[in-house]
Amino acid sequence: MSDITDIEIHKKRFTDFLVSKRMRKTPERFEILNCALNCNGHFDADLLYNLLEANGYHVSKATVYSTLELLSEAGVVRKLLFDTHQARYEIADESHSHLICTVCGEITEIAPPGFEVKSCADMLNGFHPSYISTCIYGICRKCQMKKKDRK
Amino acid sequence: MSDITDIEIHKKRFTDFLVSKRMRKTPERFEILNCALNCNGHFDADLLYNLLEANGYHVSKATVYSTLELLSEAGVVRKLLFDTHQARYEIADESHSHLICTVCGEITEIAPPGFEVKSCADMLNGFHPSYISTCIYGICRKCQMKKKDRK
DNA sequence: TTTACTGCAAATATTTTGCAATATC
DNA sequence: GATATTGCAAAATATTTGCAGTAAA
Repeated sequence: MSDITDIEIHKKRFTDFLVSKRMRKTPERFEILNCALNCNGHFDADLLYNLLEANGYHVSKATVYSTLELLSEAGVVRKLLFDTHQARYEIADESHSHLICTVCGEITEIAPPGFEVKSCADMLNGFHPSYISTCIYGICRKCQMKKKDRK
Repeated sequence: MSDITDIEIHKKRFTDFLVSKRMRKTPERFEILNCALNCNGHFDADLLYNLLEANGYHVSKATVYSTLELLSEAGVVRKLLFDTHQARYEIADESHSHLICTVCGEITEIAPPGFEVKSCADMLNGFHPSYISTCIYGICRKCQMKKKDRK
């Protein structure tokens, strides 16, 4: 979870990004960032929209989408694509890997694996990495157990 | 690229899968698999549909989608989600990582990094991994150079 | 002969876009 | 005051679904 200091860091990062791009610091943009920071773990555009509405703050969906795109560009959130039908996001705090169950779709986060970019630096051929996403697909414990029961 | 032996292995795997699920071995399903095997690298549902049409073989898009889902379940192809708007696929041959340029969207494959699942086996907590997808996001050489030119 | 599969078209759902009104700089 | 941004609704697009006809087993 993000503590108060982290929240300020993310806000500053977004502000700097907007300033550098000569874009406007609108209340909508910061309200959306705030809402994202209050979500533990993953969230999607629709969830943010509904949370904002629930808090009595109205923004259009188009604005939620465009702001998420900006936050993503600014490196404040990461866009994750687990399934075809919607993009999910997470605050770009610490890195971790995702365990994705191919049966029930459950997604769990685990601490980062011992993956070293340096170990393949020679293969990158001029590519400048900024973020590594590791997704481990398989069958979660619960689904594994259900499978056994059926036998 | 797949050689003749590989192709037979993939076909057998799909056949075995269909038999085990008591599903029918229709010509459409094998025509779609064939077409996928002839694509080097990535492909999507639309590309397969168009290739099939170009070869004078008609299948409906719904069938392409459902067959890709089956091939994915059978472990013959892997479903990759690089952008929101469409699923891409690849033959589940050898494992490799993807370099994804966040500027131009170009996707390059590189040999697998030294990632060891065993090294975090204790964190998997009953999760049975079957496939690991590593995506390295960053800026490719070409976009890096364009950036410099602009300065 | 049974019923799973296909094709087609309509439905669904997410994201994008155009434009007038508004608010930031 | 200039113009980037918002909201709204409509558009665009990928995927799914329902159903009747067809073909694999």
